[in-house]
Amino acid sequence: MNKEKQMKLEASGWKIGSVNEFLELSQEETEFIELKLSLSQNLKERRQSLRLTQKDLARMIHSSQSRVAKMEAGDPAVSIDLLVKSLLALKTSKKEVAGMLPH
Amino acid sequence: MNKEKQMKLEASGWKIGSVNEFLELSQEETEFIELKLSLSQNLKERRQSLRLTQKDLARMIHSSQSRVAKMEAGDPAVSIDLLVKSLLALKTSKKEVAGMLPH
DNA sequence: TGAAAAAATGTCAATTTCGACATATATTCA
DNA sequence: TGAATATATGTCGAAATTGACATTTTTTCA
Repeated sequence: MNKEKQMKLEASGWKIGSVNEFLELSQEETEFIELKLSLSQNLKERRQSLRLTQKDLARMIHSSQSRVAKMEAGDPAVSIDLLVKSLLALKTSKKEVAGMLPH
Repeated sequence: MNKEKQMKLEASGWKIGSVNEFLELSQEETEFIELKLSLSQNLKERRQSLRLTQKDLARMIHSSQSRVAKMEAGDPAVSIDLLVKSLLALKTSKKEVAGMLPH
């Protein structure tokens, strides 16, 4: 990134500093993890409130009970894509999903 | 699904034709695709408004220019995970992300 | 104009995520 | 209780996604 571009970013409130880069990254990673955990927890609550077993949900999304368990456990090796597909399978509305986004 | 929306999806590489003409995409599948396209479009707008090149963003998320291009093009072979990581790298707020969710 | 920068497109080996399976542990409830 | 049901955990080859690279096409702007 050149000097001119860096100045433009900093003028609009960005921090591009050297040490800061490391901190920014970990902050993004933290936010990313928190988002996944929020989706996981909401998925579990939603499934349970619908009185569905993990096996039931697994069938609905053409997956397996073990993968649903891992989703709900917040396993790092589960994508947001699969979490979203699961929530959509449970007819989660746009408004509900919006409410799941962490601060 | 109306014709216009279908043409948008097909233009981005999503397979809506032939087989799905009678094996219609399920509502969930359609919603999933539309979500990804919405995130793609918003990412591109956000990057451009920040006057960043695709190469700039690629560096910020430790990826490559070509992958950023594919993200913004709504390529089906790009995960929501990567789109979200990119949006987080651009400091997209919870409120802004919520606004990206399709109806 | 046209050269430089930016973006788009295609490919590929490496990595990640996948469904499936086996099995252990936990919960339910007659 | 204890058997049936539900959930958690670990593993594996297959499939999907990745960053990187090469190249082409488009856009920018002097």
